[in-house]
Amino acid sequence: MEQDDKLHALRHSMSHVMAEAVLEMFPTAQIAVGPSIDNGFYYDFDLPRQLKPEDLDEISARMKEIISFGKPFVKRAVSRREAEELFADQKYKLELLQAIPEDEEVSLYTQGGFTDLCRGPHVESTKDLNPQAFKLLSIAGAYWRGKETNPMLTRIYGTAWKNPKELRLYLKKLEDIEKRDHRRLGKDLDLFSLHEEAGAGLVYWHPKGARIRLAIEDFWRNEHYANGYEMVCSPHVGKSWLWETSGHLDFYKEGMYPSMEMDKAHYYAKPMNCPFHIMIYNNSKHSYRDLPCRWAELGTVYRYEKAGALHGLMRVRGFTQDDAHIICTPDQMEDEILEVLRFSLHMLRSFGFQEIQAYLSTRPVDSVGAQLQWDAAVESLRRAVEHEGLDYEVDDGGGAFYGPKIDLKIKDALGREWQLTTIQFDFNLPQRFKMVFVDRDGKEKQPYMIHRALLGSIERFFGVLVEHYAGAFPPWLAYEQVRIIPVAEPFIEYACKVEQLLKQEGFRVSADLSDDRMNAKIRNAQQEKIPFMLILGEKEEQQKAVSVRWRTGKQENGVPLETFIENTREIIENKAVLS
RNA sequence: GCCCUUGUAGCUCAGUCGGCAGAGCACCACCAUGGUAAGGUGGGGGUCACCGGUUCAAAUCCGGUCGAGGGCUCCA
Repeated sequence: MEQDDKLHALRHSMSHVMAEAVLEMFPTAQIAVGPSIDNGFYYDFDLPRQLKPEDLDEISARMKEIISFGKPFVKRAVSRREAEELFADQKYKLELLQAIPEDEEVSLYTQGGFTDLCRGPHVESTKDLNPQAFKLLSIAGAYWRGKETNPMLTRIYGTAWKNPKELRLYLKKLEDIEKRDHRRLGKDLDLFSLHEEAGAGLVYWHPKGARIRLAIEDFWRNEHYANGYEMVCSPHVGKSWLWETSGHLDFYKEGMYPSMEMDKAHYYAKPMNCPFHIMIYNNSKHSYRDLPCRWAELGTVYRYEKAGALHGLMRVRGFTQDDAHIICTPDQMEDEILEVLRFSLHMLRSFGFQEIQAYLSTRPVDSVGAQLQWDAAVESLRRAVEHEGLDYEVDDGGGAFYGPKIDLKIKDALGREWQLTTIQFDFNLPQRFKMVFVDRDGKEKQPYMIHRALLGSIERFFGVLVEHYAGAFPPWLAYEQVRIIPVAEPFIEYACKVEQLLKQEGFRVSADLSDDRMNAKIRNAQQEKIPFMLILGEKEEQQKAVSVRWRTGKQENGVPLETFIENTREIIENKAVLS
């Protein structure tokens, strides 16, 4: 904790040093804000000209010089009037000054020739900064105070660390992130593509990507059936009546694809599956004996996302939610929440994610539903996370207007957090669609409704998996599990025999019968990140055996074919990750 | 949507001062090929994103448009 604070002060100080360097270069520049952030810092400027990447070199050089002077950071509390005079020609600082509450102290920090309005804290002197442990990374645009209607400022991002070694490690991590980028691996491994000319943000799954996706979906369906769910399938479009009733046209229209007109009615591509599932529910009367209904669907939805927000598979305009709606009586709510959380964790862990953090979001100011309902729902969510022994944070007032929620975030192989699961109460739709069940007293009552997506969207989840495994999928997910490589032409027949047998046994397998040399075939399979290669020659054919080269480099020669089948099947069934 | 960067072969990229469009990989053909990460030779492949301007001459300089990447913003 103390270490974190130190690093925070160091980075924040670094941003002041950068501002000093920039002001040296552009004395008329307007300075805005320059906080420390994860891994580094930034500062926003209003500059007389555009920055070029080469400018970063000059700014860096000046920063190193400033650091070398060893000037102390001096704090000074001042009156508002004094500060106003000091920043008379710095309009952003004046605006910040006005935003400081009356009863709060106004403080300045000065190092060398640069003084900034700042709450601190800072390191004692620029001597505490290491000129070899920072790097300016990028230039970006950012709105003043993050508001679209405000002027666009120039933001310079930098990273800073205690020592050059930590900087090197961080830069290496950045390289690693780049290597794992799902867009790059998606292209290299021929998994999927996007085609702007055919529609931005819409994903094309190639045969190899589709194999992996279907392996995910098969598992998903089987687990749902095994855990008390039913599958439903619903249309992709619905008439305006549906979206008026759900409220989407009132509250979410700008997030929807525009309407299509047919037979004098307006149809909309679905941004959510819930109204359709409710239509199925409302199709017949339900007794309390029928509940809970747990209905799941891999439902593809379409949402308008701003062009600049689109990003590979992570942010798209058409995606498949692994959606489900649980409709239950108030009595059943507690058990259902416990169960859906347990099931979520089981699913996430099956895909190899062990570190999971929960976020509980409670009632916002503008919201629907009775306070008693909210309280009961929040408490059951809280009890569920505590029952599972999860670490959780509470986001007070962070829930949707229609109900509280739990989100689960996982950490990937590089320690990055991704939100996958969301479990949300809905006090809004049951009312809007007049959902009822007949209770044991013969009276119609309103059921509880819970939305949940475990993996989130299949597209995004797939992107996360690609980056988590760096494209080297565990065998149960790999598009090709086994590649057969005969050492030379005379063994093609045996290779084909083994291929046929493994296919019959249900493995995803192919034999490389091209006229490449064996070395080239191994290299290709290795680059395609196929988990197992079977090298077949005279010895293997005579013994009805295979020599197994693992993707990891492990080698097992002369393994009887049945033994390989047995072992590999176990690896696949256990969802083992090859390390 | 806005700001910055960027756009040359399927992919990764070179192309100097404005002077005939290039390489590696991939693809195709032929030859070679018996043991754990690239065998050899040859070939096909381009409206240099698009539109306009300057010039004897534009991938290259200028203006615009479109796309992509990085940010910002938004996320029922």
